[in-house]
Amino acid sequence: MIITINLAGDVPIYQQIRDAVIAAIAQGQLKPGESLPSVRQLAADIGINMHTVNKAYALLKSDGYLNIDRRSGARIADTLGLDESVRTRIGEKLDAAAVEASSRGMSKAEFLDLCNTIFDGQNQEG
Amino acid sequence: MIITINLAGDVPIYQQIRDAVIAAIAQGQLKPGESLPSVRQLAADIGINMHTVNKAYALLKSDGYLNIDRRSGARIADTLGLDESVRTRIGEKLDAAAVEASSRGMSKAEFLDLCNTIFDGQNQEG
Amino acid sequence: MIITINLAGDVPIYQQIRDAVIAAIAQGQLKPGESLPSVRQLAADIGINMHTVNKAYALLKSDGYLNIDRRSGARIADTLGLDESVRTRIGEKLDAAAVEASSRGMSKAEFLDLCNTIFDGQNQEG
Amino acid sequence: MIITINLAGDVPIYQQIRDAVIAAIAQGQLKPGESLPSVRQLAADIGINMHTVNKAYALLKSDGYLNIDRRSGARIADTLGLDESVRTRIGEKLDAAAVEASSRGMSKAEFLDLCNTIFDGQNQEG
DNA sequence: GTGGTCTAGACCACG
DNA sequence: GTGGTCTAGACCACC
Repeated sequence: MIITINLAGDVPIYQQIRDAVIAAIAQGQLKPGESLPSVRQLAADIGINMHTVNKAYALLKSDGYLNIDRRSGARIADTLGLDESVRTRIGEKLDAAAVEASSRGMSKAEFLDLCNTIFDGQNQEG
Repeated sequence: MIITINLAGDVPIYQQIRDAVIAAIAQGQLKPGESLPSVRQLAADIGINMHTVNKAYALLKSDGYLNIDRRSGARIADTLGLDESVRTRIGEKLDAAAVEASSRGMSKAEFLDLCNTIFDGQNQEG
Repeated sequence: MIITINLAGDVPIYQQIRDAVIAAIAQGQLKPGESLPSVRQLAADIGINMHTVNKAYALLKSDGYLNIDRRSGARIADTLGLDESVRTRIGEKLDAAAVEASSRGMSKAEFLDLCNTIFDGQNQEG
Repeated sequence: MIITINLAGDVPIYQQIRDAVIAAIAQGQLKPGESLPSVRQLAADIGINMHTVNKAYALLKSDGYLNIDRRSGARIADTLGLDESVRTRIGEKLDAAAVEASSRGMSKAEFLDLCNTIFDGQNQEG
């Protein structure tokens, strides 16, 4: 698993790691049950501190993406359910996009077309 | 214009103001050319620091939503076009939502349905 | 607010802080809306590292006990609801106690009597 | 005796084994004087390290649940008394639950009702 | 070996 | 001033 991090931007590193793992799951590069590198290993690979990776893993765990096991480290959760809290989180992100689109006069058709394209795209790129 | 701010949450206040203004535009409560309250006025109304409102207005200006004039204060821009940069910004927000949805196994149909509902919803609520 | 910490025991410090705050709420020493000392202040008072207090506050926040505000620091949440997740957490702790009691032959009457006494006790001591 | 272990959770495996044995005693599946599987046997059954089972057995012994004999292996103690130390241990667990309940505004009646239900429940399930 | 906890000290975003 | 983030390095619990 290769993760590229942008140290300069204002997105926290731990969040970039979180996003990268979720994206890898979405694209099928990481499958349920699969192992992730250990906290120290990934930190060394990226060239950052262990604690930063640790925080990213803790976030992913609390969001239900990861199981953390004392023996074998972190693994992708076996069941990635679509519970209410996840739906809410997704809805909030969509809402921000929809508001901005609408305020700029984007038509509903065009918005949905964009949604369509992007949903397809993130499933193949990378 | 009534803005309700959540002081406790994780979202910076200046960003909440920005989002509220954009939402008001999307819902037609604020129209192109219309005046916004002065920085001092709005800050007093909400009960926050003047600098915070200032930052929100600056953000809105750099995103093309506002024209700021030393004499007449802040006004909604006359033309709220759909430049490439706006499209990119919307696309990035959609992408984050789409990735999370896809990683959780949400089908494309369900995702688009959600997009549909939300686009309608934000145009009426408030 | 006075918190005494046991550095020697095997209970993590951040958890001791968490427990102490919850106990203070239960006993009415801390009321909804009341301010807590800043992360750095409390850390200095106890004589421990800032990050440890930070972790305790983050825990309390995620459990709904605290609101963290960039301006005024941490405050006890206004509404301490009794939602399902809280009930579950309490139930799990009770279960561990009930199992141990039952395995030792404690009668139901005696167990309930003990529950009764302890519920009263923690509301007054301190 | 069937024990199911959650490798992913936060609870140490040796403690899960300990809890499972105590629960089995409470439910009458294990009776005083009865033999437990050997350390090696149980470790192989669950698929974990022998040392982990060893630690669980040692814990149970120090809590008075087991007698460990080099010849006959581990057996449930003949007398599972309610010494003061056991009462204290139970009391501490109850206290943590009572504090959390009280801080959330749970009434005494509701708390006792919950205690009642749980005491009944753990004696039948499993 | 793994993750969990704690310390110490730095810089930044927010208000 | 507040909390948020990151770094560096240490010790411990678990397996």
